[in-house]
Amino acid sequence: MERRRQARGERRMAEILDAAADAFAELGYEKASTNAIAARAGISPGSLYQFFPSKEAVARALADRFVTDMRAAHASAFGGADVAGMDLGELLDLVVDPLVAFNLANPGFKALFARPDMPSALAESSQPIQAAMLGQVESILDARVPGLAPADRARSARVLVRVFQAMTPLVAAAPEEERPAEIAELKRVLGGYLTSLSA
Amino acid sequence: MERRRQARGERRMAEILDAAADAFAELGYEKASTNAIAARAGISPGSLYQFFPSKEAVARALADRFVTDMRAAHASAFGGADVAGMDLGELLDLVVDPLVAFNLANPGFKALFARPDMPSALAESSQPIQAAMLGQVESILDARVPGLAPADRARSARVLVRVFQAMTPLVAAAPEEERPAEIAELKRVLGGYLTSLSA
DNA sequence: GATTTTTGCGAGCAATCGCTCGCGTTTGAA
DNA sequence: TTCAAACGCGAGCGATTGCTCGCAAAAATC
Repeated sequence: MERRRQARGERRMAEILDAAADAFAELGYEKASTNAIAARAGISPGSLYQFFPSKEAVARALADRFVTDMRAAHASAFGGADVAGMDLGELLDLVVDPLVAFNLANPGFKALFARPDMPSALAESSQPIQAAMLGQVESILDARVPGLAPADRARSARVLVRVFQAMTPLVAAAPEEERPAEIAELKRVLGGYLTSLSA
Repeated sequence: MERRRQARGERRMAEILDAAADAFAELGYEKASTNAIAARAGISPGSLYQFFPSKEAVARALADRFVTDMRAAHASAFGGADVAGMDLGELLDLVVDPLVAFNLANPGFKALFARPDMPSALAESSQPIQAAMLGQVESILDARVPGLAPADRARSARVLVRVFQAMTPLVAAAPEEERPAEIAELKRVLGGYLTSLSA
């Protein structure tokens, strides 16, 4: 049932997603009304529904865009590095810095993915990226802490991802000059946990 | 403007808070409508408003009750222990276990305090307990990591509290038989960070 | 027993939500 | 140039929200 889009329409869709990202970041998912999103995009409510059948579809499309961008940013920073033989500090810099930068550059990201009350379809959208991240963290764990049982490795990966997600808002909320210190603490938490696992 | 309450009324108020805790835990703050809370308490919407002037007042009263209970649970477990001379594992058990138990026993707690979109008046209610917890964590830090500058100590306390808050839902979501392992990971994260601070 | 206050009800109000509909304008293909 | 399809509008629908109001039963006070 794909609809034929004009170039103008594709542009509008991108603008709507930009507006939705703004609104979600500022108001949260529930309080960001479709009328408000449309107003931020400079269009009428009816026009929004010409491109997306529902608010949830807008969120899903935005989530997909975030996932794509995130994967690109992460892959480009990760490009075939020697995870096993690397200094722990170097590894943390390599992994954490681009992810933090992505989160800072896309304030709407966590509003979509970190909410406990999101519609189930959104959780489906976020599942691939979550699984991909967990997988990558598990492969790092495999290289750095070889003796780990699979169940323990999966649990530790969940812990690491969770801690990262929890600390990111702290970094984002800190004033500009405090950010390096907050990022250092984030790396200290992750590094401390990793060394504790190896012991 | 205090209103005279009968014993029956006081009981009703407690029942309403119980119902609100249930509803907030299950549906989240926004989706827990006042009519739903009243229905769970077995009363009519009008009756609810005889005891609380607004939904926010219900949440504030519930938050106050949580704060009181939490403080009691925490103080009783903390009763004048030798924080400085203690083994790190012992210290973590002493501090973490009662807090985890409280969070598991009160599922509505995090629904009220962990939401980024709560009304500002609720944030005021949660501020005393947050400040108290941060203060206690800072005093522990003072004893265990003496060389820390005040700003760093405050930052580290924020990190520790944040990590705890982030891990608790992981513990709560885990199946019963996995909980000890999840709690062990929580302690490992906190312990790893603390030892990394001392180094 | 008489009176006031508290407790209790549930229909329904005003506001807001996601979303639709009717109709006009612009665009691209023929 | 024609015409169907895509784009665009904004009033407003049906549902839901937090909350009110008029009125009745129960309890406390006299």
